[in-house]
Amino acid sequence: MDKYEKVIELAKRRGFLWNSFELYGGAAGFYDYAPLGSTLKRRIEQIWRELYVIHEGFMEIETPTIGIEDVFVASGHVGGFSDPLCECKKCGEAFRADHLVDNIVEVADALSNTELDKIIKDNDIKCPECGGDLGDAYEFNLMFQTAIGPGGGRPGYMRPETAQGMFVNFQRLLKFYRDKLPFGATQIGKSYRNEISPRQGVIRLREFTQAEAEIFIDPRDKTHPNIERFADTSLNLYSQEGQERGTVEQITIGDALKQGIIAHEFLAYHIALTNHFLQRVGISPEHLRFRQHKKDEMAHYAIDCWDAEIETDRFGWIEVVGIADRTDYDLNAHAKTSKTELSAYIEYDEPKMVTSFVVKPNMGKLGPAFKGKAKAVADALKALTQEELEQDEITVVVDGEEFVVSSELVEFAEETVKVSGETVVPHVIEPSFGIDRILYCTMEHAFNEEMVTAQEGKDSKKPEEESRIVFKLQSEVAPVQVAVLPLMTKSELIIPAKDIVSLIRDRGLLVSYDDSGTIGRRYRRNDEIGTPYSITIDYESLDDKSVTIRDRDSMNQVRTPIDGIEDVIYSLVYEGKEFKTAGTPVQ
RNA sequence: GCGGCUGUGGUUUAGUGGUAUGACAUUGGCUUCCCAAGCCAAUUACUCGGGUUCGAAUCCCGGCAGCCGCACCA
Repeated sequence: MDKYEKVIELAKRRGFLWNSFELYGGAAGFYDYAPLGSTLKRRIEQIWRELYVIHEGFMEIETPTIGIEDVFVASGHVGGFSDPLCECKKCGEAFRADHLVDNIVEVADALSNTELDKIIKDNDIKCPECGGDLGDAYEFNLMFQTAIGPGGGRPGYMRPETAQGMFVNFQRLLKFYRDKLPFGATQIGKSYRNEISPRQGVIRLREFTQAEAEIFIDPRDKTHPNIERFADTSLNLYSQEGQERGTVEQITIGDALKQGIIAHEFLAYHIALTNHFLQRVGISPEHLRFRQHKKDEMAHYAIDCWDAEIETDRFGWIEVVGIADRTDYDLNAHAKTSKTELSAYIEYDEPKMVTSFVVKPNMGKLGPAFKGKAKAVADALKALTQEELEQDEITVVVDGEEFVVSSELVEFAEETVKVSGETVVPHVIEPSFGIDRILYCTMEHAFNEEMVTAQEGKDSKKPEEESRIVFKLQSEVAPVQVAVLPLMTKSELIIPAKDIVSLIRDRGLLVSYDDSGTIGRRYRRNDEIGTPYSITIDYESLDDKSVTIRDRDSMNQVRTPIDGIEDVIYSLVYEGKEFKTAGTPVQ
């Protein structure tokens, strides 16, 4: 059993992750979040919200998971998120149809399926594997398609990313933020991709959760006001050059900027913030690196793009976050498809005096003179230089036809006007998180199997060493933050134990109660689900109103008064209180 | 999607053409019980469908799922 199997086995057994639709045989690419997994996921999302929504101020929105066709035509997903496949009739192997005709036509990826079929037929292309006949090309789009409304309705798609929901709301968001750049919006939600062959558990799903921020910034100013916060943060950077050399270097954000490894401050800030988030949810820094996209893998519109990658036992380095400067690509694409200007007006600090040469054709006279051609003539006049306009008779060519315009019909002058700002299409910085993958990685990094010396029991059959499975989840993300355990199943201990449960529950902590089995067994049960602290009520508690708190990782115990125990636990979980200060040590 | 391997309680495992072994876990009870102790009892399984057969969990075919390889991976 490798670590992946152990983690998945534990996740299944203890109620973190279950295969979806198991009752009916299951379906690949879908996972259910079981009670503890669902809670763990919420905890991770909540930390993300704290950092991005509350601290950075990128308000969260929620948009439909189904999108209409126009949105994905504009985003390029309808055309570009699919591949033409064609299968061999003999051996069944599937090939990219456009790749098969690559060396016959110049731009194979622009061809329709019928055109591809024709070329394959005309050139007698056979299966590269077995030489068999090839079937017709068909489109395999990674988006799930559906119909909106009855009777076929209009085409709709399950969104393949949450990002488009922010882009299409750009104008509304801009107004919401009172026309000021930069601003950002976030969304945590489900996205859907009809993966051809999902495997690797929760690493590649057909329905998955993304947490995305779209930050709209002034394209001329990519500095970040708080970059100093992370200047000394040291990261494992796997840059384009580093990948060529095969070396990852540890370098501070400040130095990476100075050396021009990261394109600009804004991107650098978000790389560092991503690092901060991942470590806070429990990713170990030595298994975390930031890999820069190589020039040929980067989308053509992106300036710079970095993936946060986490090292896993079975799958090696996997991408969990993408942080990209997407420039004005998305807004331009939606502007073009929707025929709506998507831009922001930026006022200058000081108005500028701008001198320009202005041509004013007199339409009142041009109209009667040139009738239907008047507008084209006027446009041609505007394109002329001062010198050309200074002639008595000006000649312009429209649609190959020459027109002579009297100088009386056009005025021109150099004008100086006050310009107080300009219109820009903002650039977008996009950190995009794959929550499911991050959750898996926190589980894998938290998973520990330690050998502990078995206690001398009354029965010597026990081996001297036994393994203890401990989920060393960060206390902040643990789905159960504290367990309350009466030492024995006796009502005199159960009653005060349940009082402590309500006390802690009222403090807003995730607490479980367990009186089944021996105390040691219950400790181990809680170790396995990652409960950081256990409170035990014993007979002494009845006399001195105190309990023991046991620390999951060290197995040490302290004795603490029941009065105020909820605040002690809260500090341990959320405020980094040191365990040994939580009470007087036992033994 | 193609090829290979695999599929037995919650987990893990033994096994055979005549409905199944064990372990751990779980539940209840007993035991003043602080790191999976012990004792008693209980619950839970042959991935699904079709075929061959008197009889299939076992043999054959197909589906589904898992793993590995290929292809795919905005």
